[in-house]
Amino acid sequence: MDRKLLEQDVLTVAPLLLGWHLRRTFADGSQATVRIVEVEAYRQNDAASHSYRGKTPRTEVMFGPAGFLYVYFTYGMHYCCNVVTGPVGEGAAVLIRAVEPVAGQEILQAHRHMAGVEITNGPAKLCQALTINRQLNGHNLADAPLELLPGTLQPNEQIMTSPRIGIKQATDKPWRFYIAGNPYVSGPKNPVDKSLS
DNA sequence: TGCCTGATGTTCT
DNA sequence: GAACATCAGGCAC
Repeated sequence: MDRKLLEQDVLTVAPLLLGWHLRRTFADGSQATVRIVEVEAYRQNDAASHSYRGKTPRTEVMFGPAGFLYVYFTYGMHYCCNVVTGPVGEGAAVLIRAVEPVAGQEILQAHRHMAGVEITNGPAKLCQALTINRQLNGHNLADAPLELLPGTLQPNEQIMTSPRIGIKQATDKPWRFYIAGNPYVSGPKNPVDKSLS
């Protein structure tokens, strides 16, 4: 994992993370690897961001060094995970919205009690599949049991942007990034989507 | 097929 | 006390 890369502005880092891998080592030693296909950027001066109102016990991790995991609990039943970006003291992070299984797919299916794209095509779904919970909040993504590994896009893959999903604030900002055409991408592929290229 | 709503608990005002 | 970066089941069409 290249921490210097992640210390850049969150809007620079978010599209870069598409195509990267997450390798999860479970308690029994088994492993699963997934590929990031959809993210959203959240920065401090952004009304939709948890860090907008400054540092709190919950958001403390977002203000820490880049390359750490920020896990939060929402709607009473779901976890979502973010990769902290930017310099120390700045509350910015990239929300991982969807991933594509690369290895250990049967483990992910077992965790989700189902098969198909539904196992990881949403922020809370992928957390359930990878068993990401509050215990991993503040985890260093350079180390097991959850590692962030650099990856690349295929030559035929294109990055698209759109407004973010599921928020009530700052909905005008096109800070959602995803790989066009990937079946694991969640949410609408609507006409406001724009190609980055 | 697509919309609507209930479940559920942490966080902040 | 209300809002909340969600999901999945149920129901109407």
